[in-house]
Amino acid sequence: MSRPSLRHSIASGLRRRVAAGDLAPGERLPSEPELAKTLGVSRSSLRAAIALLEEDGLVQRLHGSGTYVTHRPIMRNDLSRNFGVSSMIAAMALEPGTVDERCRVEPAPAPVAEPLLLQPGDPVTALHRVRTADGRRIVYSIDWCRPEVLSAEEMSELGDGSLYERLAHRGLPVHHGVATISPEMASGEVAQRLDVPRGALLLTLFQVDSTADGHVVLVSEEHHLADAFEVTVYRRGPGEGSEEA
Amino acid sequence: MSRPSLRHSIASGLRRRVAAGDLAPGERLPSEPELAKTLGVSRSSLRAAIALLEEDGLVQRLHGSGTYVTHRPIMRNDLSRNFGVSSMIAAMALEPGTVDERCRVEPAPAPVAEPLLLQPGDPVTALHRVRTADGRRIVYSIDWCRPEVLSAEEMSELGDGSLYERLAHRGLPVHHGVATISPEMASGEVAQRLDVPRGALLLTLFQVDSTADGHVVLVSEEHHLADAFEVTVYRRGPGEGSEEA
DNA sequence: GCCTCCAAGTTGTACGACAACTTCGCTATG
DNA sequence: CATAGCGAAGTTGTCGTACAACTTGGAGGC
Repeated sequence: MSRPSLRHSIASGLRRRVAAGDLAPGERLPSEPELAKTLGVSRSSLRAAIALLEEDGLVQRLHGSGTYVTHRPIMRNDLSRNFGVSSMIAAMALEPGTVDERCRVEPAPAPVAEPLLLQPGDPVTALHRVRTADGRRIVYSIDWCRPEVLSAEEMSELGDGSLYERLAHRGLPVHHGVATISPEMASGEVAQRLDVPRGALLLTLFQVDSTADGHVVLVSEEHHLADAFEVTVYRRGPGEGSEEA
Repeated sequence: MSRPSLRHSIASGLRRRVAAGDLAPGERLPSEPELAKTLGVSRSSLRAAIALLEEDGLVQRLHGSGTYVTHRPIMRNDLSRNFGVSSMIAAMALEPGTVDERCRVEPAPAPVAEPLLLQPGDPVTALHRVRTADGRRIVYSIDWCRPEVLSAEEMSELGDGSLYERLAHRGLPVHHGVATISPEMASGEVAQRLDVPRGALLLTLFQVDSTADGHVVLVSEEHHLADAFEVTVYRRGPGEGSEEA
């Protein structure tokens, strides 16, 4: 919200240059002292910025040799980042829209109640939406919140503003989410809303979004038409991190 | 292979401490100067290590306040990392196995030929396997390679060693992969191999693995039984990175 | 032609200093 | 007594310099 720390600014700038092709894949970056001087920052900060890019897999550092731009694939829809459905649709150069929006307070289903630290049946705010791309119904989504976090009115009057922005403005920025992916065949209700025959193939994301301090602020379920968009994940190579002994 | 750079060693150590609960979620880490002194490293290297953890979402830094351990969810199967199917099965405390292994040279299907920079129909090494968990057939996988990279014999004689290890030993370590996820209904062949009725629900991963310099070394297709395991993805953000203007 | 070795260049680590920011207790003030 | 304001202490962020570890390429000798 407040301070884009210097290293993040530098990293953004470099990301832009990579994306724009100013720094081509395989190319070697200028040496750190030189680049730091060019950008007018210290080498320490530049190194911190490059470390961010390296973690993202955009560049690779070779001790004694240089820093090289990785041949990074162009991905259609990377699930590693937490964007809204509208952004995904817009990224495909289609016009995002919303129909059949319904917002009300409902009793929480068990799988939703648990992460929100509620009892099954407790009241939660639920937002049902059908998202369209160029008018075609492609995603049926449901978002659940604790009533103290977002009331039914607040949820319905958000227009095309993202839920994430709304939560951030209330001081509850989403830090990360965990999505469970499963295949599904359209049941009666979902099929009707998406206007597809019963039994049509869907890809379903059940997602739990939390703040940095671990408070779950949003639970959502997205039923995607199988051929709506290609869902992809960037998977970092084996090795380097997270495994124990 | 050769040098686990100091900051990565430090990061691994911290990761272990977090995983072991030595550093509890929400807890503040010792201050950087103090921790650096304790670990016997410079503050620079420690900061670089912490930067890695922060990018991974394990900790969060607050300027002027401290560094705090994030409340990180325990994930069953995180697609963000590139592990083999055997590891996923073992992680669920089940006994991984392989049946119906068949390895031969085949003409490349078009979707496989393209990323491998071949013409459709060109010969490729293909490894078909049915993976089992406690004897139950849950994944049917196919791996494709260029014949110069791995011959049919090399592929079949790898026992339970991972393909990734084999490639790494040949000087072609996998740096990252891109997986496309889609729902699927079991066709005749797949249904037969997995011993499920035709039309059973599957989750299919089509994955392209590359080295750091962008050379595609492996293409694979994994057909997972829908209820085999929960496939999850850790999703960062939104905010912080990758978007353009 | 080939091998060895050296020098230059690059990233990795270390140390010290100061700036920016947060936190919390103390104090002055109403 | 309650409250707003101040300030000191502690923490992360940035800077600068120096040197170590490593790679690369070319000069020189064989």
